[in-house]
Amino acid sequence: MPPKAPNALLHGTLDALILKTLAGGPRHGYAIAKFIEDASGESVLIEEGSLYPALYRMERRGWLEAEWGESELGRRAKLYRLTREGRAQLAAETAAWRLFSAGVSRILLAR
Amino acid sequence: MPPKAPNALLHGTLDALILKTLAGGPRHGYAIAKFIEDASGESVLIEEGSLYPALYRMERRGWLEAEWGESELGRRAKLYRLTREGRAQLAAETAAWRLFSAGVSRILLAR
DNA sequence: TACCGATACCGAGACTACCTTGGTATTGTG
DNA sequence: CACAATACCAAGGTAGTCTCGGTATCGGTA
Repeated sequence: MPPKAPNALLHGTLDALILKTLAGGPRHGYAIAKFIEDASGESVLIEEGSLYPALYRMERRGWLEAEWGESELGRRAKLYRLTREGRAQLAAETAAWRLFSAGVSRILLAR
Repeated sequence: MPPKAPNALLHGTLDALILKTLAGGPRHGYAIAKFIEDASGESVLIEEGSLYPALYRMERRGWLEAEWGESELGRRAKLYRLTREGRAQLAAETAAWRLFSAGVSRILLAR
């Protein structure tokens, strides 16, 4: 079986998806990925090797803050929440996505 | 002036945009970039350092074929045209974009 | 005349970010 | 008792865009 092809489309949208997920309240990493996969109708899949580095990166940039706590199932889990900077970043990335995806669709989906 | 931030969103869509552009008939590299920028309402910008490597890559993969000719202005230019494989690739990438962008928008643009 | 922007191409190397693979540990289920 | 799901992490590979530099021609303008 050939290895699954890397999803190049995810590039640049993962951060925004995580930020948006956390805008609904604090969540731990595993739950963030599940939420995105579920809410996108499985059309966006998040590998753990993409997820955790993204979370560190965003925490380092001050968009997120983490603290150890418990998951809904009572397990040890690191809970992330949005900072003020994260909220601003989300707004910027959402606007960029809106523009960009409209431009791409205008070309790609034209008759 | 700070350097322009690399457009991570372009990742994975550039190939499809080029293929779609060439589906309208052969064009040279420079014209492909101008077409995409224009047709997207300047919301998608193509740097030459992205364009030409993409064209080589796609030619190497058999999606495009190139031959030297002349531009509309009578200048030396390399004209690219779609192969049968390129057409199939375009269909596949268009379907992938449709799915992916719908999934992302469903999350990102939700109230 | 001299310059500059647009047209048209190309190479080398940097950088970012996603993926693969492997690992830890606990809990629930067949 | 094996296995899937939950929850985290590290190291290294890879791919693709970007920056910066270069070549060359042409038209318009100061």
